[in-house]
Order: sequence, then C-alpha cells, then structure tokens
Amino acid sequence: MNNNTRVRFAPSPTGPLHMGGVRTALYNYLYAKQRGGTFILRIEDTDSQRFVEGAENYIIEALEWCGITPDEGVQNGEIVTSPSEKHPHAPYRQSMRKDLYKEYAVQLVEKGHAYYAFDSSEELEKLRKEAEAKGESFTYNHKIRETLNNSLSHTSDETIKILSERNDWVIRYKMPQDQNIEMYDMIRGKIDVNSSTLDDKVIWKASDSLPTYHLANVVDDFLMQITDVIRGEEWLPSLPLHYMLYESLGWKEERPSFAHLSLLLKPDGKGKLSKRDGDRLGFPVFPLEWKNQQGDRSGGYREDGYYPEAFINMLAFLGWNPGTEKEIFSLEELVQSFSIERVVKSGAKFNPEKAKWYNQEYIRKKEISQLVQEFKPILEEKGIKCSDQYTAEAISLIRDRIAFVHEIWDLCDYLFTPPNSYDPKVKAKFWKEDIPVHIEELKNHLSSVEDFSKENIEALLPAYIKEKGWPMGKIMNSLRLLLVGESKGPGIADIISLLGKEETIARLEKKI
RNA sequence: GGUCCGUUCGUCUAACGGUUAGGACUCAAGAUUUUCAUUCUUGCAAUAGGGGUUCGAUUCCCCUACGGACUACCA
Repeated sequence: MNNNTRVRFAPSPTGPLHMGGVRTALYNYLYAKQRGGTFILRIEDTDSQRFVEGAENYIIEALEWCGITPDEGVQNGEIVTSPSEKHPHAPYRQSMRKDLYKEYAVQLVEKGHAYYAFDSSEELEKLRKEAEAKGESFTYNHKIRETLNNSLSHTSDETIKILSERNDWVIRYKMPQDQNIEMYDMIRGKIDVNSSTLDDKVIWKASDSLPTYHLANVVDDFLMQITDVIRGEEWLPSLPLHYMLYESLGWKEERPSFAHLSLLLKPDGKGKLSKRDGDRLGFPVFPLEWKNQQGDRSGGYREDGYYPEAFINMLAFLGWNPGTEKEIFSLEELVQSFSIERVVKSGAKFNPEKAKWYNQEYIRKKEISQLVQEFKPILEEKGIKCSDQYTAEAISLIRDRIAFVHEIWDLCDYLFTPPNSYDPKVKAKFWKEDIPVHIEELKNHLSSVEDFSKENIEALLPAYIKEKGWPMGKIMNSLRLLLVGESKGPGIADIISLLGKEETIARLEKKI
C-alpha cells in the first residue's frame, strides 16, 4: 500500500470522451484506489484551435456517471483557480497555467537542452514537400538542425534581435545524438530507443505563449507529483522524449512510472474503434449522448439503457482480467482485484454482444422495485395506468429475458393492454373446427372459479381440458392466442393469474 | 518509408518451459418449459509461418508475414 500514489487522467477537451478514454480513466482510478492513492482530473487544453464547447463538462459528467469521480482536479461548473486543501495544485486546466511553462522551456534553452527556432510553417511545409518529392521524409533533427533557421545557426545577438522582433518563434527540444534511451513500461517491460531516430519536437510556441503537450504534460506531472502515468498506446512513441525531458529538467528521480494501454479496435475489420463504427454497426461509442455544434447526435451507453456498473465492468474486461473465471465485478471488487501487470498488451476488438450480455447480467441482479421505477415512464407514455404491485409482478415474469428496461414493453405489452391483433400463423395452426365452442365453454367454467392464483389455474386448466377430452395443445395455444395475441410469453397460468378473472374472461369473450 | 508496439478458438481472454491448450460471448444440438424465452447439458472452434535454444516451446531468442500506433507550432 502506498497512499502517496498519485495518478491523473488528462483528456483534451476536443469532443466527447470515447469509451477507450473512459477505460483509461477507469484503469487509472482502479490503480490509485487500490493503493489508497489520489485520482486527479486534469484538462489538457493547450490547443486553442481544437477546443470544443461543452467537452470538459461532458468529460466530468461521464466520469461521474461511471462512478469514477476524481479526488482532485477540475470540478463540474466550478472553476478551481487557486490551490486549496482539496485541490493543492489548482488550477488543473492547462490553459489557466500557461504562465508557468515558459520558464521551464527557457531553462532548457539555457542549459543547452533546447533552442529557439524561427522557421516559419511555410518554410517547414516547403521542406517537407521537397523531401516527399524525393521519396524521403523531412525530420527536424540533429542531422540538419544546424542548417535551419534557429538559434543554433545564428549568433546570440541575432537570436536576441529576432526574439524581440518576432512572435512566431518556438522552442525545440535538442534531442541528443546516438544516445540509448532505456525505458520501462509496467505492461510491456523494457523498451530501448536510440535518440538519433528521434526529432527535435516543439515544446513551446511564442505565437500563443502555450507549451505543446509534451512540455505541459511533463511539467504538470512533475508539479502535481504524479507517481504513475497510465495512458493510451498512442503516447508510446513519445515516451523517449518525455524521459529526456525529465532528465534535462533535472527531475530524473521524480519521473513517474509509465504504463501504455493498447487501443480499442473496431468489432469488424481493422483499425481503432471510431465514432463511425458505432453509427455503422449500431452501438454507442460514447458513455453519454453527445450533440455536436451541427446538431448531430451520437448515442451514449446511458441513453441506450446500459447501467454504469455494467458498462464499467465490460470496459474493465476489455484488456484486463483477474486470472480467475469470475467475470462480474463491482467497481469496489475491481479496485480490489485490479493489477496493471495483468493488463493485456495487444489491442482488443470491441464486441457489442458481450456488452449487452453484461447489462443482462446486471439487470438480473436489480431489485424488481427499481425496475418498476425505471419502467414507469414507458408505461405512462403508453397511457397505461396500473399499480406498482401489478407492474412488479408483470416484470418479474419476464425479467430473465431482457437485457434492457426498454425491452420490457415489447415483451409483455399484453399484460397491460389486450392484444389488438392475433398472429395469423398461430391462428391457422390452432384455431380450428370446434375450438371456439370449447373456449366458450371453458370461459363459462372459469366464470365459476373463485381462486385465480397461479397454482390453482395451473392445476385446474389441464384437468378440465383432459376431463372434456379436448385436444390439449390446440386449446392451450388458442387460449394463449386470445390472451396474448401470439405465441410467446410466460406460462399461461402466470398470465391468467396476473390478468385476473375479469380481464381474462373479457379477452376470451372478445374471441376472433 | 522510418521508429516503436503487438499476434492463442469468429470475438474477449487463461495457461511456473511439461495441461486432453481452460473459461466467457456468439453459433449449433439436446433436455426442461403443452408457446416463446429462460435454465441446464453437450458440441463447433485457436497457439500466424519458418528457424533456433531445450529432454520438452503457446511460453525464451531470431527472421518473415500480418496488424496497429506514431512520424504537426494536435493531444
């Protein structure tokens, strides 16, 4: 147990949180909670171009719905601007921390680990095009940096002059040459990269006085005393840079441990899971529904009727397993059992069927009374009035066959309203010859019955039919046809008992 | 193209270097339910290919193939 463990989930507010992002947040949360540590939510909004209105609140709300609430960090609706006991490192939105990054970038320049670069985007674009034309790719690195427009190729006087005259310069990290960078990933183990294969990344830009992700990330992780970084696989290629930044900044000892999670892949075909796959295959990709500026809606697990527990459980098992055969885990159980070492290295294709299965498992564990409350709005919408007691009995008859509350109505509408049509196939098969006469007689017999309990009906019905010598199958199925309208549903005695004497007789009288 | 990561049933995955390679989802069959579903039972189905190391390789190493990520003054 190390209650000094501090992890962060650091999304960019460029749109709704993808389910893969939720999984990353979840693993961070589980890792922290298991160690009695702190889970921090930080917003990485250093790219003003891609900022999307509402995205930050979406992220907060989504995490809230999932039950993975941050201990520290940005709060819903509340702007934490200055440090407090609960939020000692506030603010947690990088755009609000912009002033603090420059000094570290400048410090790197002074130590000789970085330099000012004055190349315009146009110039760089041109160089890229030229390289491409030759079948090569342009890389701003140790081989050519001395020949480009930067403080390495200018005298310090020239540099000072340009710096004061222009505001479109950047600071680039000066990646050392031919240095073996030995890294360790908690999931993948040892990883080696030679620094010569890396380029000189921009770490700070004068145009908006903002750092790029790499610097902001490393500085904030250091300042916020992050001990473990668990993030997506897309960051693995920049891990060497991050290692070097820690080293150059003199924070080697404080460098956190890293774990890179594999991506969530689309269910069919190849590639990573995207919003389009959800639209195409009919499943949500986002935890909550999202409406973009154009008014397009993207479905959410919440709106589709998933329980957050089921969603979280499903997500946890996409790339992790406890090593036992137990598959249903509450959030608390996940906290107990999670281990970063058991996270799978390879990417996981998302399986919507399995997601449904999880929800089905959870719906079976719900209290009937809760299902009643969830179903009531649907009943009201249909204009049905009945007691909670009745609804509870109806739901308990069919609860083992649903995966979602919204499936209840289609499965047992006949328990709330008489059938308005009769399945012709079933009718053709069973509704023959003298059946109507028998049903009439049966109806009259039921009129004289007082006890409509399931047990009594179950015993009485077959006994009566047998006694009369009528064809059992035809009568039973015809009875079901009149009561239900088709060939489906719970036991006929259950249905008759629930409908009650009056309603049962009424439906039989309606005939065909 | 370059760098890095990965590869066990259709899918998610398990397996101190020694297992009839296990489980779950899906699918199929049977039983039960005088319907449908549930439930239960059974079945189908995998170590990418090739080399090593080893008494023995899914497991360790190398090569190939395939997949993925990254390769921005985006994160």
